[in-house]
Amino acid sequence: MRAWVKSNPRLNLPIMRNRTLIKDLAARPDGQVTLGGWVEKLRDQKRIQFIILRDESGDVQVTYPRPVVDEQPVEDDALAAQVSTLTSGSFVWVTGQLIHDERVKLGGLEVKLENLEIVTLADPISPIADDTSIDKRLDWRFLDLRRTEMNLVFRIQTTIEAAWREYWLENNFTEIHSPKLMASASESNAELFKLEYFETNAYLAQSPQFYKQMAMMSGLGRIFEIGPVFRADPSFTSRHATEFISVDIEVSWIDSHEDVMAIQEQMLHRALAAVKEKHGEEIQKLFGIEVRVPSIPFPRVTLEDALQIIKNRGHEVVRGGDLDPEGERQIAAWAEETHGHEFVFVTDYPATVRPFYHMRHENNPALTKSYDLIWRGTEITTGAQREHRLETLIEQVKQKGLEPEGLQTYLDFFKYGAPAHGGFGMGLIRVLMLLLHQPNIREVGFLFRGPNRLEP
RNA sequence: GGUCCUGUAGCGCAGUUGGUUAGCGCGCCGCCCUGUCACGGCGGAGGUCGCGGGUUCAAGUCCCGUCAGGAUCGCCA
Repeated sequence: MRAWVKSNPRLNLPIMRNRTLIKDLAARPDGQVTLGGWVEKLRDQKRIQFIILRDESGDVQVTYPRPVVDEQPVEDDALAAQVSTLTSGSFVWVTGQLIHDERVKLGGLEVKLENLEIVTLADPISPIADDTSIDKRLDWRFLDLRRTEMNLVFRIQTTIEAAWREYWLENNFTEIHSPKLMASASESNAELFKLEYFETNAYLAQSPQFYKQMAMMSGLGRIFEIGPVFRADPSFTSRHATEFISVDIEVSWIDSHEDVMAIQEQMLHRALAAVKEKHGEEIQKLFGIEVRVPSIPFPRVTLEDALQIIKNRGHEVVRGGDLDPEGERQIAAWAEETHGHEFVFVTDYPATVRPFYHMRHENNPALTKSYDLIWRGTEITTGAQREHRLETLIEQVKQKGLEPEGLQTYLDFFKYGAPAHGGFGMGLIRVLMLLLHQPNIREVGFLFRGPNRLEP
């Protein structure tokens, strides 16, 4: 750290102008304050003007009683005229006297206007409203995100990621940033984005899978990455995107996928506890939702048992060896009813529906040491122990009908010694969607990317 | 990609068996209003009915195509 920062802690965060956040007004004594924000609403009356001012932290009423002469409001008052020009959305600086006043329904306080600086006026006709459909709101996402609940979404996301990072740091994880440009596929060829790369072609990474395994052979022990992944999947559902943020970990020296699951449930417990403590009241107020902190361990069920349970509940999964969406909802309902739990690990998927790098059970090579984590009926994670023995790995590559030559770079990782390891990838946006009971990932992502959505 | 549904004013919607000048709410603009707080009152502007073709004397309405969106399935995180 540079010496001048150390010797002058005030310089740690550069503050241009003394701006009070609206949420901090309640705790302040009466007196002069300066606020910066945008006009949410103007009530321009003959004798008094009210501005509902909003900033990233909240709303406050700014009041300007027009000056009076002979019991009549002065007609050519400059400040009043300035207020009258304001439109919804305009960004302004406001200086005035903070007054705590029980009459005011909005927080029991108001600011008596003394000075108004209009930074920029907004077009008075907004292209969207709170009840506009999601697709149109995405066109104008920057306006949509001004809503208080949207602001909360990103503070929650920050809290979740911070809780995970705290957990990782406590447990000696190392952060990696794997490349997103690749020469070949990391999962399947089907959903790869191909792009021109000088004289050749490159592909956008569908997953950090190969690189986080490489980190294990690099001796890093425990790693995490929070980064974008890309799927050229023409998928039109409420829970798919072509670009999304994946939360990935990979850990060496595990005994089985159970160790990976134990890490993941601790992470989710930590994150949801932090969210409840920090934002529980606001979430209750703005979303009407009680945040439930999950108990550990999460319920576990093998896929085979899950299929039977689902069948007993009246739904037959016809798909070979995997759960369908209704099956996921059914097993989640079962977990809630029998364990009082929103989460459920489904384990031991058949090798036929898992990628070649998942390790098989020693006593039953038809099944993998893998799991999916389902939260209230939606899959948020796939995890597994990886196959780290080169000969077995090559054998599994061949069984999948793949050419080992095409995976040479990856297979080379295993030639010079490899620890037992495993990990998972978790969709951050799905976690947020499910936490806030939203019907669609588009509601809680900063900007959505889908087959027909590249703007803004 | 399959199936189903939707597309009418800036936004959300209504529009009858096809029929004369396409309505409602919110927003916007103007005037009025002694503290509003979902402020209120009066007045006003605003429409290529997604696009193209067809049937018909006549299409927002029926048919075909197309584009866009939503739900769902497939696939996944």
